[in-house]
Amino acid sequence: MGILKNSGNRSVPLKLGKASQSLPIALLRAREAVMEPYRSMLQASNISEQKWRVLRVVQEMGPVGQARISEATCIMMPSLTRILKALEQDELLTRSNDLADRRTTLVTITDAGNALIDEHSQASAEITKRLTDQFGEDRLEALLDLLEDLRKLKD
Amino acid sequence: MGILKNSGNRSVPLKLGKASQSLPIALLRAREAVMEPYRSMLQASNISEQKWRVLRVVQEMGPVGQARISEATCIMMPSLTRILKALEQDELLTRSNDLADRRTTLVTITDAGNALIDEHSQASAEITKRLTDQFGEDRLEALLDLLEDLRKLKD
DNA sequence: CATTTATGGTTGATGTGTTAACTAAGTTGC
DNA sequence: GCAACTTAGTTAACACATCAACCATAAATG
Repeated sequence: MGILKNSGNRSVPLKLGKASQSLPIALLRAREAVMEPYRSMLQASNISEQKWRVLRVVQEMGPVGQARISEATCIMMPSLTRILKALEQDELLTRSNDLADRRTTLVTITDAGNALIDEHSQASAEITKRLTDQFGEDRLEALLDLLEDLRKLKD
Repeated sequence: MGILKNSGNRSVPLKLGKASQSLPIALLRAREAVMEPYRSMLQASNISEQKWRVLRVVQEMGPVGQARISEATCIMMPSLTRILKALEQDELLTRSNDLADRRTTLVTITDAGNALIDEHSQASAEITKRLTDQFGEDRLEALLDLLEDLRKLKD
């Protein structure tokens, strides 16, 4: 083994960073761990995590303007514009004009879009179930509560 | 409301979504809320969240190879390469060759880099303190534990 | 009404995330 | 010693995030 190198005798017990860095990074890593199975499931259909979120929200909310999609999916409007363009080209959804407010474009899911969701809904449910079982439903609840409270600090 | 269109009579009461989407999104929103004050503090110096993480890790770990930085910051090697290039141009850190292992490039923080961290360390500590106070130290601990357990599910 | 102001959405520029393909330098096994 | 991994790092290509500037339409205000 390296004898000279090893960066060895540095005592690096400093914890100064800890608090400020560990929470954001813990959130990052946790999200990564949670998403990973969904991501690998979806990549079979060449669907990104973001596109998946958009599709499901559009399915749930019916014909809906982009601002509401943006809010529900946590995707900013500029990104959303581009993602919707791609999804429209793949014919997974369509855009039409809202007659009542000509600023908004209503987004609607297509049959192909519904089909794609159906294709994955079972696998998705299984991943969710495994997560819930492994982690524990009560702890999941507790975690969601804490996360929601954290989010509300912004106000 | 739209009468003709609406892809309407699909019975879409499936609630499958809730659980599978809410945790990832909750993690996203929570992270957003936590980072926001740090981000706005740093943008005074034109430093991104990622560059900040890198600088602090390099300061803490001393001359260190990029692989370890990548691990510690949760930034992938390709991104890291670019970020380090930028930080080097701003003369916040330097790169040199590791004599013991000529594959690795050792990254070291400069005086300017240390100065920049010092500039923000107080404000950063205050943000952290405010967060801890508002949220509660015990709950923060609990949250970190839950997040760590979540991350470990990947194994 | 006419002017302002707010809202829904797009576009451009720049930085990061992510995968894959690649080089260079170490390590292992034979 | 040499071929077959493995590890450290870079590059290219594409998707997404973010900010700022912008257009069109609505709503509010005078």
